[in-house]
Amino acid sequence: MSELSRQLDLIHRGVVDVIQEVELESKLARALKEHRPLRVKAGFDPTAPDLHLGHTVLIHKLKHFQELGHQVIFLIGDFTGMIGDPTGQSETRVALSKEKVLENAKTYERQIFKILDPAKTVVEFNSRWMSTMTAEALIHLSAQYSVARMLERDDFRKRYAEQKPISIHEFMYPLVQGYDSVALKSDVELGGTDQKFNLLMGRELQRDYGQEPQVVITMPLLEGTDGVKKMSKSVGNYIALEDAPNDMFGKLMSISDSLMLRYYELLTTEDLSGVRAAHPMEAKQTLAALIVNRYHGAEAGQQAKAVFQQKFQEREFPSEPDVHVTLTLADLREGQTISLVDLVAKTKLVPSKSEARRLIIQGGLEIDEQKQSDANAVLTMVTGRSYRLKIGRRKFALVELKA
RNA sequence: GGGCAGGUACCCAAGUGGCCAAAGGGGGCAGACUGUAAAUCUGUUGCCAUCGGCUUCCAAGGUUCGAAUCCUUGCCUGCCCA
Repeated sequence: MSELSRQLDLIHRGVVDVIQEVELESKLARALKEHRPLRVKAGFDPTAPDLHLGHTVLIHKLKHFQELGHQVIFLIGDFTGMIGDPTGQSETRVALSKEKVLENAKTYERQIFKILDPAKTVVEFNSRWMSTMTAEALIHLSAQYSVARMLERDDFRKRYAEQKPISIHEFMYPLVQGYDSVALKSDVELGGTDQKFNLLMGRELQRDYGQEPQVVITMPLLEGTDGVKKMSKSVGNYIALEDAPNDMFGKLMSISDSLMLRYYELLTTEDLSGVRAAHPMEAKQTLAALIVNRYHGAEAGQQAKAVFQQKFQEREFPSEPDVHVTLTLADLREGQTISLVDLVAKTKLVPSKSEARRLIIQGGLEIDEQKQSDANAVLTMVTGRSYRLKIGRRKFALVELKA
């Protein structure tokens, strides 16, 4: 197999679209002939300080290019982050402060190197060229595209049709992202399928600025833990790379069986027919362990699995509860009793006393393995003894009374 | 600049003077069940509390015995006309 087709093979693995295929081939061929690596760009919005599994689909594709000897440019959209990507949004996103954006960007930089080789990765910030752009240049840039074409975008069109607000600056987002490709002279840009419009904008603008247009490669979007919406921090359906091993394991165990297959498909190299044949729960545990291993090491993976089994399958009190609470005599009524509602509230594992009361009435409280469903009951506490509270399905607290 | 329609709890959305802490759906939480924190079913979902009380329906004022509901002003959003 020729080097060219070997490269094309790896590049195509798992992708949705390549625009344009022939351009990719000719760029690659030229790169090989002239020993000049392709400049491969992917942009990330620093709205979320935690990289999550959804991002890794794209980062692994960058990794492929890196392995093939190309120049990977990890672009942190610190400038565009202040706008907020309107893609798929049904309303204007709240602008982030400059400080917040920079803080988030730092976290990004740290996390990508769990996958990419830092020595071979260029990290860029688009504020480098955008924050010094003159108003004239910005006007020139915005003159390259029309409002009617902007409104062709599904998200904008819907918002417009539903009489929801669209602010002018949201139109700047795709323009700036496209301009990033001009500034970086990128040969290839990677993005999720939802980014297609923004990615294509890069091609348009590169032509307008007299450059050869980049090839656009889109990757599938990973659904979040709800199995419906794409994984994102703002929806809260994400599994972050830096989630604690136990949390990561637990979140992976909570996904639906069908979503599990999707995760296998996009996040692992496992054989899918084998997964389908396996027992769903065991397959899910394998997946969870696989991913925890990847980001936290094999030992953490084993331990997370053990904790999960103890906590949820055998429903035992975990060796490490969520909180330790130490009460003193001053917390007790007449130095000896406390109402169950107050006791649960003291753990701070429920947002209010009303919530604690409801939970008790619904049978969600166990003290030392005994269900307590009387919301008006009081507990007589003994100094030095510790009490094991199970609050709801997944919260555990150890409460102790100190003299 | 003029005309019109809107702003309700985490989200969507009903409610147009008392029966409204506010229908319904989504989401969340809990219970049952299970193969798991999957699926399904049931309950629950402002705060504090024993009856009961307290603070909410964009904001500030006002009318009224009584307002999410009426009036005034302001802020925000959309549409139409210029």
